[in-house]
Amino acid sequence: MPTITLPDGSKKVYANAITCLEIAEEIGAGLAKAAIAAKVNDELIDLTLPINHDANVSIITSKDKEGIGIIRHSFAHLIGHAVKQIYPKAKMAIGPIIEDGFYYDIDYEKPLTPDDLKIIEERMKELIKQNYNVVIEVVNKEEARKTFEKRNEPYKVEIVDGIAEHETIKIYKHQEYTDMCRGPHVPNTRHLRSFKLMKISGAYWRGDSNKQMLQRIYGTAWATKKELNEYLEKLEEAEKRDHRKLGKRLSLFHTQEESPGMIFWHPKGWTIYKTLETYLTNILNQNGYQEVKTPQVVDRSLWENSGHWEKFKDDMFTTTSENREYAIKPMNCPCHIQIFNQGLKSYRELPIRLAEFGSCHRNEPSGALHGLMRVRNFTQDDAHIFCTEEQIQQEVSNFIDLVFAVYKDFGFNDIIIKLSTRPEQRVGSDQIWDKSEQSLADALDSKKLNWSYLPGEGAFYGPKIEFSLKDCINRVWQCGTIQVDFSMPNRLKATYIDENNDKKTPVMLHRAILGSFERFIGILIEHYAGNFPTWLAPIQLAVISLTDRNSKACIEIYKFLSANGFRVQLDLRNEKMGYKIREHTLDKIPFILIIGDKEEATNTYSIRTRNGKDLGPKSKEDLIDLLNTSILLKGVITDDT
RNA sequence: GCCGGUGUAGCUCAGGGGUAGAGCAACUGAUUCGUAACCAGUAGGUCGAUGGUUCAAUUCCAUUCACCGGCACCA
Repeated sequence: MPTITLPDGSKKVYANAITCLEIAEEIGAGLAKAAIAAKVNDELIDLTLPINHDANVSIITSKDKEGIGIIRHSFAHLIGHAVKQIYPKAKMAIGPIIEDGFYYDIDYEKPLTPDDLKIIEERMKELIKQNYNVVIEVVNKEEARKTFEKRNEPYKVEIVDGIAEHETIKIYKHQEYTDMCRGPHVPNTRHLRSFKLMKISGAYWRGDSNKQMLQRIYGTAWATKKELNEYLEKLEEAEKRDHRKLGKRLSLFHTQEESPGMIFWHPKGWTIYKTLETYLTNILNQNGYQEVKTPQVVDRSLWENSGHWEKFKDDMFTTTSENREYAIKPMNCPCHIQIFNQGLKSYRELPIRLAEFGSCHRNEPSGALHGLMRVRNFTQDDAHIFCTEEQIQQEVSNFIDLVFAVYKDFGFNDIIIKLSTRPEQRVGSDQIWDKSEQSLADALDSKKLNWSYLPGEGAFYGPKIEFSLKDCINRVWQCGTIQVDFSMPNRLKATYIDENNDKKTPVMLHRAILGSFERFIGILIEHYAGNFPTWLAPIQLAVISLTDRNSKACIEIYKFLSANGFRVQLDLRNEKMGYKIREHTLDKIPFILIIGDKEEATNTYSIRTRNGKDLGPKSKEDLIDLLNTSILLKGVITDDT
């Protein structure tokens, strides 16, 4: 006699086991029609599975946040249904949900093309129209195995083999197509409406590059057509922000075939870069860092001693001279230890914080390269803190504050924090790793921050906290980091004298705030959609003349502003004002200054923002005030900028 | 690195076994203009690279490089 408690607190008692669909029907025909699945004691289950115990039950529809996940999952099965009809030889692997959609990995002898994608999508639409019921069957492992063996689905069989003996397996039947899933799934395809197959790509079976490469079909699905369209529009908008497109349009940088993964910075892009560098130099000076500079090319032996050679030799650029083999440095830390090692260090000097805007080269796999985000030559805002074990937590804590302060200056709020723990291939004892991981976790907790573990993703020498930002299409890029390293100082024989006159090995903290200048600028371009705040804008103000009569006055204010450190562009071309305004607006220059006869007569300057706002005539003092105020705001965007 | 796609003028893109096309930009001329595009004219390309098939290749085939989308990798 199950007693069912509904979300409003009302209770219903049933003589026999009951399904959630039946419960929904009792509540109302409308709800039954809209029902996708049910939540029974916080567990999502299928509508048509019987409940024979007391439970809290709520009905899930597409309006619930769980509902769309279920719909997407069912869409994955629908891909299977369509694909097997069109390509019977295809073998289905896995079809999970992801952010905004779903995918299915398929093994098929021929490469699927964008045309195939259209065909599959059309077939899916036809199947949906049939409004067929999705039928569940609960079976044991052996039955599941037989089912998929008979269907000649080796990947499904492999998955079944990985499931524990006693567990039951749910089989979902989409007419003649059979799939397997934890569920729940929609009871009928009429719940599957607003979707689009997005792209096709390769993906390794079980994410292992030694295993078979499968073909992955990506799709997106939403509860309503409106949401689908909004999502597609959002993607289109995001595409316009792509830093590679804007980088070209605004002439910030370029890349070319002869140096893949390396950036040619143009004057405008370099202005942004240098502005960031100056800003960070000040931050470092204010926070107890000392700036250093170390060699680009370093003998192989140092990388062997540091442990990099063994793990990364294929990923380093190397060069030889007079029978010596060198590596172009892929990171700065071994060099910083060389500086630390010069002269005897006392515990009284610790912590020592050595910073370098170090240009590093890493031979990244060609397929990984991506605009400014993933490059082979990058400059880190790198620093290494040499300290005692006791100082770790305070240093980490100070660093976290610093990262948040810096990110705030750029207007970033959505910062993802992860703690990456020991990887399989690593140096150092488990005891050391326990200690390192704990000290990072404690520092994060002491700040009451939201963070999560990334098991096994640490560096080979120590665990790390990663601060990541999202690009315009929600791809996550790591920027800041702080890493505890108990190993490398020892390997490279760094020591200090402690208070008992004993030689000790310092702990080293690797840390970066922006990560690499390249990546950070890439994220900034997308974050601002090219509309750089005034302090970063390559050109802060364009001076335009209305007619040739006004040239002299334009030159005068241009010279004055330039002399006072503002980045100004002069435009005396014999063109219509509207034409010039349009051009500078498209160049995303924050302010346009216009001088015509009217302004000359009143000794003023008309100012217009790139957002089309006319700030009206300004005196010279007001103009300077306007620029300075805007610059001081840094990343805080206002209506005027 | 792996799977798939793409590569034509400065940019965005069309085309296609036999003199290579558009818009914007550029250049020249005219215009002196009031808050997002004045008008007229001119010039511009080893069709990513290499090799092959062919009477003939930018087009077809192969190889290769780069880029794009994923996957794998990311000290």
